[in-house]
Amino acid sequence: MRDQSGRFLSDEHDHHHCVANALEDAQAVCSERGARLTPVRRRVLEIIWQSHRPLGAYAILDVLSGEGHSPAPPTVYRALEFLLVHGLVHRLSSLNAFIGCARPGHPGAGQFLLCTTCGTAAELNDTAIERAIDRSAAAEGFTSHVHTVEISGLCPHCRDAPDTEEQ
Amino acid sequence: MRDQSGRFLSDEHDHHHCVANALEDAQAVCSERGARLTPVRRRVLEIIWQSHRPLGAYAILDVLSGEGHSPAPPTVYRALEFLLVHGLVHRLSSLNAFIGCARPGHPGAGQFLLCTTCGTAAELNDTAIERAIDRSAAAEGFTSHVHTVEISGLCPHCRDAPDTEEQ
DNA sequence: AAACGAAGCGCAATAATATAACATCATGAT
DNA sequence: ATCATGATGTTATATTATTGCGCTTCGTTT
Repeated sequence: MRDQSGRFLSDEHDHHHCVANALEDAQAVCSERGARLTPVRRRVLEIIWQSHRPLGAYAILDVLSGEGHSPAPPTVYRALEFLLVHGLVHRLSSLNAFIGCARPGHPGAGQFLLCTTCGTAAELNDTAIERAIDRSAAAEGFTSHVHTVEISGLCPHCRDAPDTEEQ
Repeated sequence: MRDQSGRFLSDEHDHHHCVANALEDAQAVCSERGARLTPVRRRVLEIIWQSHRPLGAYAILDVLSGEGHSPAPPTVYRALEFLLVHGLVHRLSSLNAFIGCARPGHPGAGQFLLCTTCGTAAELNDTAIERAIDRSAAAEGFTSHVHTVEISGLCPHCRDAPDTEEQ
């Protein structure tokens, strides 16, 4: 099993722990900034972290719908925008999906390894990639702001067990 | 002015020339592979190359609609899929838009510089970026297949003339 | 405490992007 | 000429995302 931050985890207990940590970190980031981590926003973030894979907005909506609320799409998209702006989640544009940010509140968008077999995603923050991109952009006279780096392929688990679709 | 391949062009004449070249290249690639560059596919590719910016599927549809055909979305999406498969166009997932491929038929997806001010896109094929990504993925035990690298920022022209929205 | 302004959310409608399913037509091989 | 295949037309629908409006909540000011 692999969590969203690119490290390996041993079991579900660790996963719960990591979700709890993410929520604490998020709360800390918001407090620092005077941003309000309201119940909806918090719950959306939690749903995202509880998933082992990137989640689409409507998948999040489905989870919420099973909880009495049944909010409309704008509610989820607004929560997601808040979380994006404050660096608490990433949007994977090649999947139209969202994933928890491994380094809440830190600058830089990171790079993502997306397994096409099991659907899991791992976040990297590789300065060599960043530098190569910035150098190349600068050589073209281009001032780069946002990097979208999404790498599709096979994660170690699926490479070794090609017939398995679940991790 | 800047064309889609990352080089600078001096005027409209050069642009027409470059569109014509792209169509010739596409025809050559298709002939080699026994693929059929039908009128719709050819026209869609031409529309994409005629634009100085990435075009959405429905923008292409609008152009076609002004020409007597008025095809439905699947026609355009099927043409685009053909062009993608044969390496004649790229899809920019951060924009949901399509752009002509600077190196028709060559492997590799390239990297894209997307100007947020004027909307133009330039394609790079920088082996240093590719290598940095492959190295980093391999270090995680990940087998990379497709790289999506899209860099948003300011092109040289817009950086020097911040108030202009058109190139 | 009352009034105010801003931010957050509920809700309805709709926009924008993309695909499924099936019918028809064109092409090239035999 | 026939046939199999691939390409396109057509209708409908799925999926993703946003707009606009009004009500509520929260924190601040008076």
